[in-house]
Amino acid sequence: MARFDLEAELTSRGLVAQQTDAELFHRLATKSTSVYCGFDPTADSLHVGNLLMLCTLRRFQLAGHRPIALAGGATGMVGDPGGRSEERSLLSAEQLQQNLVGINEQLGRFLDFSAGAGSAQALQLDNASWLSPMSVLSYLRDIGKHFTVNEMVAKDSVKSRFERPDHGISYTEFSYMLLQAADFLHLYQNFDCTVQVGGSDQWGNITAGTSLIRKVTGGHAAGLTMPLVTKADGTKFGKSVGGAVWLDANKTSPYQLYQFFMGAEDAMAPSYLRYFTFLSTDELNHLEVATNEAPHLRAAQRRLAKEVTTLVHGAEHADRAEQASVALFSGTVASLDAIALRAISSDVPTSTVAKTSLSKGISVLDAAVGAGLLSSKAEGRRSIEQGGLSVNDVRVEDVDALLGADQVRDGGFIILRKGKRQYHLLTVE
RNA sequence: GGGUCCGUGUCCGAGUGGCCAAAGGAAACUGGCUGUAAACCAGUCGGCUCAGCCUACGUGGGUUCGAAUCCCUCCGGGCCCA
Repeated sequence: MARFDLEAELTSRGLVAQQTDAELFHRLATKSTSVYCGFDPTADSLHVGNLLMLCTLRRFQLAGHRPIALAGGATGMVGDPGGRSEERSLLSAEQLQQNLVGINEQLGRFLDFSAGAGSAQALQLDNASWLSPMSVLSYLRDIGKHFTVNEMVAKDSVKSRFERPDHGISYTEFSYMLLQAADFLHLYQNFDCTVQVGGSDQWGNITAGTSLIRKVTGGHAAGLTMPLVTKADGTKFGKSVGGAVWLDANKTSPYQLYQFFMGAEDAMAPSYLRYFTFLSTDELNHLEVATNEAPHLRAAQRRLAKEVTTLVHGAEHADRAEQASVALFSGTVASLDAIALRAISSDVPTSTVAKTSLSKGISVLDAAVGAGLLSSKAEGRRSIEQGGLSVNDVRVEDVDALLGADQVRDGGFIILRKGKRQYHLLTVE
């Protein structure tokens, strides 16, 4: 893999929020090391909120370092107190195992796990393999002895929980940072891992690790955090219609992922491009200028959506998602021919409706609810009353409107749309 | 173990016997303006066979003509004391 200037790569993209020491990049430039990042295994798929760290590990690998993805089977059973106002529920061991399998597959799209990567070959590790065998006594003596409660209480992630008088923090979650510190120590000693990266909310946990390493081994390890990704108004990034945006095609289709990034705000699109793509500085600057000068063309969003979808799902799916988007949003859907419809049907949410029920006349409401486009008929009635539901781009005026055979388009499709951009294809069988 | 307080819709949070499908805020959805943007304005925001009915204020009982509101059980949580 080609080496490149990691410091320039990260700083120019605005990816460095905090770092433990000034010489970090100098060392990284002169000597290969291992770098690790933890991933929360609370679901069986990663989501767009993990994208930044996935890209960051990839950048390290491109620079010749070995990325270690730690999907914490052990810490996942404990739960990080950071970022939550209340105690989280614990995962069962079986659920956790299932989640780790799902995450494993997705990591492979960003990191090179093949032997061909040489010393930069990526690793996925499960901290249960070293934390589970650790006895309580050794935990207390070898890890806990190096921390004072005073400093632990001072960490932001813990402090914020103290500020809510009606909620507490369990000892379990309080201990989380020690487990994460133990992870870092283990990786330092066994995998030559001298750097941990994470979101800026991980700062306290990361520095707990670097200080443990110093105290136990006398050695030096560093931490690096990335800025928190937000939307233009400062709110949480990564939510969309129907909740989280997943990297698993079964949970969020390539089309939906594409659409998520297509809808990025002008103000954020250039930043997202820097964060989530591997475009050159020239291209990034060019797209930023293009967005400023002609925002309505959405050049940055188009490129962002295409790049990320390609990265996550591959070029073929990305092309299809792009084509589907162009087809659905260019002028009228009515202009689409059967071939175009069939092409997009695999990515746009699709469901089937029986020909017989259609000939009898099925209500638009029932069809849309059955298709999952609407969560209830009440919601559908509201949508229709507010003019938010259309069939083949024709606004539905009547709550009791029926779908009929005459609305089936060439190729056997009926196109439902809720609002401006939620499309659903009904295929007739 | 003792004391005390609390558990309300997606979230936060009012409500302390009827006027409660439950204030207010946030999130979300739809419409309008635009550009599949933001901001802004307007409407919506439990379900249904929709002028009515059903379900819902942690769980299960009870009191009452009537309970989110009162009593008891249990479950979950906070704080203080030991």
